[in-house]
Amino acid sequence: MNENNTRSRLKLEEAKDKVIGAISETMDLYGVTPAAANLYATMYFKDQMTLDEMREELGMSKPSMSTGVRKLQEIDMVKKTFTRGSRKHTYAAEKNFFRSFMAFYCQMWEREVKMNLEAIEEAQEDFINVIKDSTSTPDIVAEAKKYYDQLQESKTYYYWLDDLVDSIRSGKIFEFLPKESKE
Amino acid sequence: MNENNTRSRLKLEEAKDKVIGAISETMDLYGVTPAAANLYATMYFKDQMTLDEMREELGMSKPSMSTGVRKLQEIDMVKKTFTRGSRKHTYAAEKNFFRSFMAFYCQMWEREVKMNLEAIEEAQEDFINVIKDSTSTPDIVAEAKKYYDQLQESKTYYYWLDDLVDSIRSGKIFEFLPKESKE
DNA sequence: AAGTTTATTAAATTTTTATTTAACAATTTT
DNA sequence: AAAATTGTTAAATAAAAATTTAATAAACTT
Repeated sequence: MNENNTRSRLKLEEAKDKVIGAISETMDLYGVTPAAANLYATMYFKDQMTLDEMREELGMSKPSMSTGVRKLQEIDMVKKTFTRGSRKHTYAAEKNFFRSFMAFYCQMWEREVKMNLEAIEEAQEDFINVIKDSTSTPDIVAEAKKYYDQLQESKTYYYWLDDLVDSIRSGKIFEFLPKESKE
Repeated sequence: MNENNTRSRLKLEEAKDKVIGAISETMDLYGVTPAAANLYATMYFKDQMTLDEMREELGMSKPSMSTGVRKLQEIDMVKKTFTRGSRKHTYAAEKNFFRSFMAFYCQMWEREVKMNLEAIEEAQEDFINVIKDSTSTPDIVAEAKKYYDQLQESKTYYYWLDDLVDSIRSGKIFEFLPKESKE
């Protein structure tokens, strides 16, 4: 490898690092640790990696890679791959951002809808009981009604969010917003 | 206030707390601190609050409320309100979740699109230079081409995300996904 | 303008979270 | 089956973040 090769190689690595840095930085917002974010961004430019390769590339410990990979698997941004002939596990980054988007947000929103709707349903029942309770004073009844209505109104949002998840999961959203439009 | 009032009042507060707990818990995922999440959820059941009322209600320090409120204002989930006759500042929670959703995700996605597209454009230029560089070895050129194409492919996603933001900001998305559909 | 109330900033502390080292368990090859 | 390699769990350490106390600045009232 001559001196010029080295220069080109350096330029190449530098270019990759720009993208790795940007992905890494924006992934912080996705609730993953800096190590996991960095790991994903690094894997984005590799076909597949073993835990040892990750450790070497990032200069971090193996358990850190292990937990990072697991977290990334949980949000479907990394998949385990099968490589015959090697006893080391191999992993590959999901490189299709549409799929990452889908997996991450659908999972997150479904959790939000489920948790909040459950709490809302329970609370609304409680409010009804307070309203029906003949010993409740008028001002308490009025308050209960107010909150009941406020929650009822909010349910519209959660139903909508649930519809959004469905349309993303089914791919229907791309009929409305095509993948190719601007250039 | 008699004993029965107290019972109804307790039921009422209990019901509110169920919702406050759920909102609070799911908001952790939105990158706000537990204190800020709790604060928002508490404010959700109030018309408006002063910093001192917040401190009293949550049993936390005033600077904690101050920073919490500011963080919530940044993501448009709390607005400052004007209350004549009071020298204390008053704040109100955004109770329309559609608006919160819009403000939060659009802001987040726009930042992601901007940062990553900038890095990608720069990196692609670098890859082109490596490809055009006559001193680059064939395998380095091949690598540069591969990465260039991978990034080009990913731009489709960022353009789409940008379109999604536009359709949310403009309200066009509600033509495709109406606010009222299920019951 | 001085005094009082309120909000914010700064520094310090506490708490939480991430990461590492070390031990263990599981798997595979010989 | 034994030895060796790999991956994961547990405990300990290190780093980061949230929260509080204390101090400062700003705004309003008298």
